[in-house]
Amino acid sequence: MPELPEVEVIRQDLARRVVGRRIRRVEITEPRLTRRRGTPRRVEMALAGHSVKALRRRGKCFVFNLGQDSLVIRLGMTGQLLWRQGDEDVRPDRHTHARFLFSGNNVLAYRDIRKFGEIFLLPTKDVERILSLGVEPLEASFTPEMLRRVCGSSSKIKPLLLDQAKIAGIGNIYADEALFRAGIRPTRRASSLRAEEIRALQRAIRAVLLAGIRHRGSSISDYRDADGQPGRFVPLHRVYRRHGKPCVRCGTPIRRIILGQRGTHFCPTCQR
DNA sequence: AGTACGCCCTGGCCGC
DNA sequence: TGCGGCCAGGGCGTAC
Repeated sequence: MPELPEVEVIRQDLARRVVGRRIRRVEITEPRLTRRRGTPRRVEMALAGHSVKALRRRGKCFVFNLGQDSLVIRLGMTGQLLWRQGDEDVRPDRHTHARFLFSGNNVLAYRDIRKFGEIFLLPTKDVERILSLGVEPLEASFTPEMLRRVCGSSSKIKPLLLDQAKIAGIGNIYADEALFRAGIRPTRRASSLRAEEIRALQRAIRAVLLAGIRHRGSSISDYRDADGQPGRFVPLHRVYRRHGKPCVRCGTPIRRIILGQRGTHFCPTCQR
């Protein structure tokens, strides 16, 4: 499940390969991919011939800047972006739903087993407005004060962390891991957090996202980097999917509950 | 506004 | 071996 760190790792892998390269041709073979906007044919035609000026990340989205238009790719739960050298010529399997053929005979393949991901085009000037995502947690603007403002809500803190319109890029894994590091129970009302808890959570969010990037992501199920390699962060998870196992800090068995329809993991002793 | 639920989709796993 | 049922959850739509 690609969240901010996984998307960032892939972005870094791809940026040095696609920026400045021209998209020769695009093949989209799964109509669901473009359901949000346009059709496969229209996206294919609009992309062909354009060069990638920049590749950035916004929350969990890739944004390929092509000039007038930008190509947005969201990986959903099981999406993968795989870079293939021309001479490898890997046959696309039944889960490869799009291929971007670049100058220099290289291919960027989009695979997605569950087809929750999407590909669409936006006018570059409208990307921010239409994606309407919250603050980037790794940017300087994500201060304790900013988090305090986000927390002015009666909702529980964990579902709030997952709200992409408030903070962009945090998913189920990193939400649980950040709350553990901050010593905060996922069921706490956001508005009940004290100033020092807000500060701890702001630090924990940044720390856990940076650690995720440093270890090249969490390969829970299908996550792979642009070269098909899994990340190494899972063994460093402290609570996510560790229910029943002893807390790394105090030994209390990690508990699992459902919160906002999501599996939620925490230490009942360390998180208050 | 918050919260709950169903849906999209597939593969993995469990019990029988 | 095989099949039904359940689970994983990102994001969206709908209902209360």
